[in-house]
Amino acid sequence: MSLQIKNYKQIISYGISFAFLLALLKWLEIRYIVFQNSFEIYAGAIALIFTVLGIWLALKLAKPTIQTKIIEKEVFINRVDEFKFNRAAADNLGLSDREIEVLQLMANGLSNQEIADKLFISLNTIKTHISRIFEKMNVKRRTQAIELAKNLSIISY
Amino acid sequence: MSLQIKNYKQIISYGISFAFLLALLKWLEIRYIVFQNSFEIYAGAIALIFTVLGIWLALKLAKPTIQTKIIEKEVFINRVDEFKFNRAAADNLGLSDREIEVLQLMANGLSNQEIADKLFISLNTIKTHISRIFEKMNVKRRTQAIELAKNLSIISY
DNA sequence: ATTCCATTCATACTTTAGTATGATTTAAAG
DNA sequence: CTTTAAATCATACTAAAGTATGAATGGAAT
Repeated sequence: MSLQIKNYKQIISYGISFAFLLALLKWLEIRYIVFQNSFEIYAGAIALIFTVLGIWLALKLAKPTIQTKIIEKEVFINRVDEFKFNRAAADNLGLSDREIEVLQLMANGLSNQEIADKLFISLNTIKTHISRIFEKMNVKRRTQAIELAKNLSIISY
Repeated sequence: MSLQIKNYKQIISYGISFAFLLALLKWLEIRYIVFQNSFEIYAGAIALIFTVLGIWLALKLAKPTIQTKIIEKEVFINRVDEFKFNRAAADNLGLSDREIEVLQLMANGLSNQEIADKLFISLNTIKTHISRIFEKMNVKRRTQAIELAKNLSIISY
């Protein structure tokens, strides 16, 4: 357990307080004869006062336990700008990489033939991919697939 | 600033330690004559010991000060429903209200038949509207129209 | 009043989209 | 080594989308 020092000004002020207390006790010793008969009372008083002082010092100087609290702040993004691919959603639907690729091109407004040309595969293959996509996404039309995929951030705008 | 007590067994053991220390000092007083000439040294020793004891007590018993550090984590949320209809863009393309209505339903994934049913007009009328929309927007497919319309904020997401 | 335009509808047609089924290849997983 | 899944392709079909053309209506502007 370590005492973390906050700053030297505080240390100095505590030192001064300490010295002052000692002086006060000395003064009391001279002025009154409280302890004339019982040295133990005087020692006890010192013990008590400095125990309290120690407690006070410790509480003042002890390093506070830092508790980190993370607050999630919602930041709304308007479309396109920053697109974060939601892999979880894609995986959840069981969409393959190729299917997502086709989905994106579909959403970009390409016809099946254009997608086929772009990916250097046959029109039939595109149709097969798209049928699988519809099955997995549980939709009936490409427009629905596009709508859903964008909502799930599977494809960008 | 409050001292939080952990349990009474500890308090008792600390009390015993306290008493033992006092006894030890008394014993030292008798055994050696360390303080014979200087009472101040003895008082200082007591002060020091009990300051340390106080500090130790405080650290043991005090409930640690919890300083909460708040970290704001930004959670990005794609899209908001904050949609501002871009009338200028729609007017620029010469799209009529009805056409924009059809466009929106198209983007929502409805088939021509479903749009017709929803608007209580015939499938043929929907086809006519859509052909006009494609002409005005200079596109060939509904997916392209949807893409463009969304980019121009003519329809919402 | 008449022109203009949005809206509606129809028929006939072409093109594209989507379904069903089966098959091959290849790479990863068991 | 064999099973599994992704990716590829084909044929044949149905359904939906999209085009072309023409037309009727009603409201707003000229």
